[in-house]
Amino acid sequence: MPLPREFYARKTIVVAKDLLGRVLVHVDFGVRRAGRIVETEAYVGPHDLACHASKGRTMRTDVMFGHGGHAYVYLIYGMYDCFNVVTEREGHAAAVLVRAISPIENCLGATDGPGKLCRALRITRARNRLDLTDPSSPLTIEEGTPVSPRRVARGPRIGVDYAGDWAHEELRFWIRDDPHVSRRR
DNA sequence: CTATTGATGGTC
DNA sequence: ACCATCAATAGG
Repeated sequence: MPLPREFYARKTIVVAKDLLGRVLVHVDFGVRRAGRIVETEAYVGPHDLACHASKGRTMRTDVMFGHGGHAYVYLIYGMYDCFNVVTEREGHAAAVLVRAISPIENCLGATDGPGKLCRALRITRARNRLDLTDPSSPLTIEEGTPVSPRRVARGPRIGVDYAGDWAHEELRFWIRDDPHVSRRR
């Protein structure tokens, strides 16, 4: 069963940590593809200069302003999709970027990066706005095995140097020593 | 090992 | 013009 709405309707940092060890599942034309989440980043709200919602409510960011538990999938650099889960309550625009998974089922190629994991699970913008808590959804997150807090490492987010002071905030979380994390530290 | 660059297209 | 990436390349 997918994780329930209440899982996502919490503080974004809490959700980002709690997503580690959970299982991202994509049913792609009847083929089940899945991986265990090993790295995430929190984008905590419109006041966070690295968060897309800081640009305001637009066609692209609209889904982030809705309630938690929906998919936010966008195209970056013209060739890669990035998968996020919307967090918190209606009106609080925030999300968690899933940056890496360890392959479980039918993954195509490498999974150690946000663009790579979408390619491996075949997640595209066609999945934007899907409800991750709906058992009939092709895109869900299953309970998996939560990670003990002592196994969780944290550091600055990747690729957000433009975000001023927010670039230094330690809002990236990963499972310590996991070989599928996108960068070591 | 680090640093740099090109690919590629939606967004605003 | 910018960009929450990646792969290939050049250099030490």
